[in-house]
Order: sequence, then C-alpha cells, then structure tokens
Amino acid sequence: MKLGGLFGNVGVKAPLARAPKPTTQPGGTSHLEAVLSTAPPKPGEFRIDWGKPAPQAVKDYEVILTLEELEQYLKRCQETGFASFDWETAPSEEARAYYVPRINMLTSRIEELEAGILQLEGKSDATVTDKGVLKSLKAELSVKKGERKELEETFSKTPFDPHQADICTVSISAKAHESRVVPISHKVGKNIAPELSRDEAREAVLDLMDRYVFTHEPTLKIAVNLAFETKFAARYKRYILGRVADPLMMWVRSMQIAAPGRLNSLSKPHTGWGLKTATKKTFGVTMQDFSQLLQKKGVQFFDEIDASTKEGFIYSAEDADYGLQHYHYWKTIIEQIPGYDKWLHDIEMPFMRVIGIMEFWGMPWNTDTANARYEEALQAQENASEEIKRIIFEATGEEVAPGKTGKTGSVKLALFNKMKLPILKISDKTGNASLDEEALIDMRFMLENKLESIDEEKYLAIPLPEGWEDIEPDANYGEPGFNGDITKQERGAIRIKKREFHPFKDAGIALIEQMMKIQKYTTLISSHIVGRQKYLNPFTDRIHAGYSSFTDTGRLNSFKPNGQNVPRPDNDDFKIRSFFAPKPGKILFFIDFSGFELRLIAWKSNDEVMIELFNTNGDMHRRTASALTGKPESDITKIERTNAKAGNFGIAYGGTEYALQKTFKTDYGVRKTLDECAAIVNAVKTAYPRIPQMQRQAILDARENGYAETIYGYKRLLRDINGTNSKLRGSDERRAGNTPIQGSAADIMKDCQNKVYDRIGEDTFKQRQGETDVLFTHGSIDMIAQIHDEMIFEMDDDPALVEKAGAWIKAVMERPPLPDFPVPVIAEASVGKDWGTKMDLEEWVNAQEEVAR
DNA sequence: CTCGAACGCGCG
DNA sequence: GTACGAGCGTTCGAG
Repeated sequence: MKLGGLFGNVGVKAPLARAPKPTTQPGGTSHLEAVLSTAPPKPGEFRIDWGKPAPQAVKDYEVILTLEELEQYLKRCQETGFASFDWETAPSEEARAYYVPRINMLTSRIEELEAGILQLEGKSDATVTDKGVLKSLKAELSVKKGERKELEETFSKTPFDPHQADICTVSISAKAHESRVVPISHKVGKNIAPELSRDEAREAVLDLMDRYVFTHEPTLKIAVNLAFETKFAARYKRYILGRVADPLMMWVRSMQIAAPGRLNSLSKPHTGWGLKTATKKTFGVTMQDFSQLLQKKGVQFFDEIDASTKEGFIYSAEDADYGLQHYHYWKTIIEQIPGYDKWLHDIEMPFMRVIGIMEFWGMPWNTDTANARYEEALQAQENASEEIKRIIFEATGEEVAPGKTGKTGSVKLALFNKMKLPILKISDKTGNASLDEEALIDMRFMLENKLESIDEEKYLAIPLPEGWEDIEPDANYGEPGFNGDITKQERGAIRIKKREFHPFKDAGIALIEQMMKIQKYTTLISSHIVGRQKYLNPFTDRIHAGYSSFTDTGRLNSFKPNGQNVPRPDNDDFKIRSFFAPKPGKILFFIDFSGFELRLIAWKSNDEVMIELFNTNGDMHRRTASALTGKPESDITKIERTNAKAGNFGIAYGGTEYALQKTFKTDYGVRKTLDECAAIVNAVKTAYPRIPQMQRQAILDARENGYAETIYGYKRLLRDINGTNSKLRGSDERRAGNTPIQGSAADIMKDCQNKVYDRIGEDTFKQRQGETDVLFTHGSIDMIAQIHDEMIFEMDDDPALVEKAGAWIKAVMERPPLPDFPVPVIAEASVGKDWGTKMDLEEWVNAQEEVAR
C-alpha cells in the first residue's frame, strides 16, 4: 500500500511520510512508532500524525442576559461558521410536582414507622402481639425505604429525559476559547429577558437559535452527544438541520480504527470517553465536574445555582468551548483515515439526531392490553411449572423446583440421573448438559424413535432387510442370529427396530413439551412484558428505548429496553406487538426494505443471475429451489421454496451446512441430514457463482487492509484476519464477507433516516414561519423506531396524509444508494392500528376511503 | 449480598 | 468445531 494513496490530499500540517514527533496524544507511542514508521504499514495499521492540539488561550467567557446580545453572538457563529452548543437541563415544574410530594409522603411514613419501631423496641413488657406488630412495621419500613430510594433515583435522572425536564441554560461557542452562556430558568441569580415568563424566554432563545443556527445550513452545529441536544430541541419542536458534528463520535470512531489500544472496551468503544475524560486526555485540561459543582453548591439540580456569576456559568461555558476545540483537533485525525471525514459528516454524525428523535418519541404502549395479557401469561407459566413438577414426581417421586425456566439444577438432576433421559448437548465451557430448544427437539426425537444416540438418526431411513426378525445385529460370527451379509446401516436399523422404548418415553416427551413452553413463556413475560412495561414513562405513556450505533458493523442497537427484539406475532402466544398501540387519531406506519441484504449481495458480488432476477422482479428463493431440485421454477412447491430461502439467507453469513441444519430444525421444524444441507449450500453457490467469489475476494482485501469496509466508508478492523488461530481467523473471514453487506445496509438506512429527519425539521420550521403547504410536521408524522431494515412512524390517522408521506419516504428509500447501482431497491409500506395487525398501505388507504363514503 | 459467567431466547 | 449482528433475564457459584 502506498502511503500517498492512503493519505492523499488531506489537510494535515505535517508531511506524513516522515516520522511523527514524539507525542503524548492518543495512539502515540512516540519513539517506537518513529522507528517503525520507516517500515511499510502492516494491515490494519494507520500511520496517524497525532499532531499537537493548539494550546489553551485566555478564556473569553461571558454571560448573555439580553436577546439582542444573543442575536449578535449567533450572527458571529454564522461568520465563523461554527456553533458549538450545549444544553443544561433540570426537572420541569411538572416533574417536580410529581416527584417531590411522593418522596415527601414516603418520608413521613418512614418517620412514622421508625417512631413506632422505636417505641415498641423500648417496651420492656412486649407481648406476642407487640412482637408481631414490630415485625410487620420493620417489613413495611424496609419496603418504603426501598420505594423512596428508587423514586429519588428516578427523580435525580429526570434531567436526561426531555419529557420530565426543561432546558435551563444554553451555552454557545463560535470560536475556540470563547463561550457565551445564557441562563434561562435559574431559580437564583439573573436570567435572560427578565420581563418575560420563563417559558416565553426559553421560546425566544430557541427561536433565535433556530433562525440563526439550526436552520442555517452552512454553519456547523457541534454538540458532544448530539442525540441529547436533539432530544431537547425536539421537546420544543426544534430540529437541528444542515451541517452537524458530534466530536464524541469523531474521537471514538478515530480511535476504534487508529488507536484501539486507547479504548477501555472494544465492544463498547465509548465507555470512559465522555467529554471530561477526552478533554483531559487530549488537551491535558481538567474540566469542572458536574456533580462536584452541585455538591459544592449544596443543590440537587443545575437550575438551583446562580449561572449569572462567573463561578456558576464557567461549567456550561467550558462544554461549548471544548466541544469546538475537540472538533478542530479530531478533524485533523479523521482526515487521515481514508473516507472517514465524508462518512462521519454525511452519515454517522447527522444520524445522532435520528437517535435523538427516536428516543424522544419512543413507542406508544397500551397498559390495559399489556396487563390483561400479563395475567394470561402468568397463568400459562404457572400451569407449565405445575405440570413439570407433577410429571417428574409421578415418574421419580422427586419434588423438583422448576424455577421460571424449567431448567434448574433439581430438574436436571431428576431428568438425567433419575429418569436417565438422553443428554444431547454438552457445554464446552462447563461440561453441563444443555437444554436449549435444539437439545430438547433432539431429545424428543430420540425418545420417539428409540434412539440411544442422535447419530443413529441416519439408520431410520434404512429399509429393513428380509428376515430381519431373525437377525441379531450385534451377534458375532458363529453366534445365533449372526448374518454376515447385512450392511452396517442395516445392522443399525435392526438394532433400533428391536429395541424397547425408553422406560420414561411418554413422561419424557410430555416433560419436554412443558419445558419448551415454560422457557418461552418466561422469556415473553420477563423480557417482553414486565421487562418493557417497567420502562413506561409516566409522562408520556410511552416506552422510550435507547439507541446507539457503536456496533462492529455500524448497525444500530437498542437497549433499556431493547426496542428491536419485540416478538413477532407468529412466534408469540401473547401478541406483545399489539400492546404497542397509539392513541385514537393516530396510526403506525411501517416501511421496510425488501430483501435488502440479498440486493446488496447482488451489488457487491456483481452476480449476473441475481442482478437479472432483481431487475425482472424475479423470485430468488424460487430460482435457488430450481437450481436445487433441477425442476423448472413453475413446478417448485412451497416447501422447496422455503428450503431454498433458508439457504439464501444463510449464505450472507458465510453459511455452513451445520448451521443450516440447526436453522431447519429449530426455525422450520424440519429434520435434514448434513448431506441435504450441504446440497442446499452448494446449490446456492452454484446458482449465484459470484457470491462465493465475492466472499473470497473480500477475505483477500481484508487480509491486505486489515479491515472490512462498507458502501459509504465505515471500516471495521479484523484483527485476526491474518492471525494463526484458525478458529478466530475463520470468524474474521466470515466477517470480511458479511460486514460489507450488513454494514452497507446500516449506512444506507442511516442515510435515509437522516433525510427523513431533515424533511420533518424543514417542514416544521416552515410551518412555524407561517407556511401552510407543509406535510412532515412534528407531531403529525414522527419517526419513532428503526429495526435494521424497517422504519416505524406514528402518523395522524389521515389517509391522504399517510399516502403522501408514505410515498415520499418510499421514494427516499428506493433511491439508488450509488450511481449505477445494479439492482432496484424496493421498500414496502404498511399501516396498523397497532404493531400486531398490519395492512398493506394501499389496502389500508382503500379501506379508509371506503369507510369515509 | 453483589457481581459476573454461562446459558437461553427474542429480533433482523 | 460448526454462521453475521445485537440486548436482557435467570441461574448459580465466587468473593
């Protein structure tokens, strides 16, 4: 690799071919690196000149207390082209009115209980009744203390929730080392525009920021953790448009590639790299600590300090200043990583706003439906548990505790030691018997077919030879029943045929049935009903899942709760998706990429067959089935198509026959031999010869580069691609094939969502300016979730609006991701009153028009 | 009593 | 030995 090619035309100060200066900057190993830099870079090694950040200057920090001054400073942002900004937030009046009395009530009850306990404990002639009362008082005290602690914690976190907090301070920086702080709603000291109410003042401040900065395309809006700033802007119906940057994203993404050793965690690369840490490590500056500041002032929330004094505003001022300084420094780093400046500015940093808006809206949740189904689910779980206890007791006389999973130690003991059911899978790490769905399916199959080992499955298809009744399969030469003419397979078949059923066959099968049920019920209840409802926001009646994009492929992930793994109705007895239902007057709109990854494989591999198929609206699964069976596509049965679908799907993962076999067993309920699965894998590779070719090429590229790359330039290091450990290397080879597909899908989805955010922001701004011809306004069309190849919107229940907006979104998604993209990209839209019942968009619009007539 | 590993299951 | 990516609840043993 040529250095010039790698670093070509980037705006760094020092020529890169020479050894970097000794430095204490991230990734810099000074002397060692200087020596090594004369050798060509190894795969995955980026020769970064970590440079030297500009030194700190005398600070120009001021408080702004009039709207006129604010306007002047925002004009200065337009002049410099930079607006680094930060919100400070504090609980809203509503939130305070909600939490404070509740906490106080708990406190007075706790005091009452403590007094009662003290009195009873002081009693020398305590009766049995007294002792009972004392015990119950202590129990209640412990409960109340727990409740208070939880409520206090929740209250203390309200500043992070735009539905329970307000912006109380804004800080803005147009240039490094200068910063302006705008106190809006502090309870002490001076605030901006004292003649206005605080809500009016906040509106006035945001209005200026909106007009001069957020909607001023060329001014670069900079915020560390832009998702947070976006959320609070959305609270006031403001959108951050045009050019944006998030320095946190810049330093994390830079180090992920160029200095992974500096990160605390490779899987969660942002951990321990917040603004304060990054500023210490990059500039050697210790910023003021937020909680220490509050503690020093003896207050709980930021709006309780006087931000009009130097000591009070310096904290906010620093955030905006260092945000900008980080931007300048890390820009010199990302420019040295090929493609990263563009990818970060065009895709990744603007996407932080999408994360913010999706976290802001969350998903509507119907508590009544959820509670009703929860009762049903608990009953089903209880029934399964009782059945497990009963079956094992009747079979063995043992009393077991099935727990919530039916797989506790006592159950395993009864299962394997008393009932002697076959052990199917053994864990590599602990040597314990596994009882996952696959193992249970195999166990049941063995009991049903008298197998002693799952390897005997292959004998079941062997026809029994003539006179098998008289043949003893295990007899030696000369012994009665010996027959030297039968094959090993026939011997196996006879052995099974003559065998008795397992003594606990029926009990075992019944037990397995219940174990499969209880595990599924427990997962549904714990993770998907209780585990979601506990995140219900009392101020919105919605569930606001968190999102992040620090995954290895660049995909989004979701947490607290995970909004991307809600069970599909076809795999969920309790229909949990139907709990997600908007209020009357609203509908949910779903739009998903059709066969997205397969289309990206067609692009990446340039496979003529796939390209032709997608361009002629052909059916890829049918085509694979045809290749597999040799039959014409018109004769392919549903089952044959399903088999092929599993094969097509698996190929993207670097598919093996073993994994395919398992997929068939657990997902499709079909038993297939390894040979059959290998035939399917082989059929796919033969039908689309460029796929394996592309995967081989991807491995070669990754070996040379040390990373895999996506369509718009995200890079994923593959540290073991040239390693000696064949298992790890194999994993990285499959990743090399898969990451450009999965990661490109993520890039394209982000780009689409960015465009939707922009559109909503533009229309919402226009509406505020008095324009009436607007469609995508905040509160009428809202992007509320993303599940990898699907976006979910909440919209007004207005067919004309849904149809128009749907068409626009569809068009955005169906744009070619690159010029001359070889296959069409297709998005399919549907509408539902809730997430559990969807209808095609067209169908729904027609039905609505029917109703209207 | 807390914490983390292992396991199992939900999604694309 | 047995596929890509992700989060979370339960169980169980270590500290």
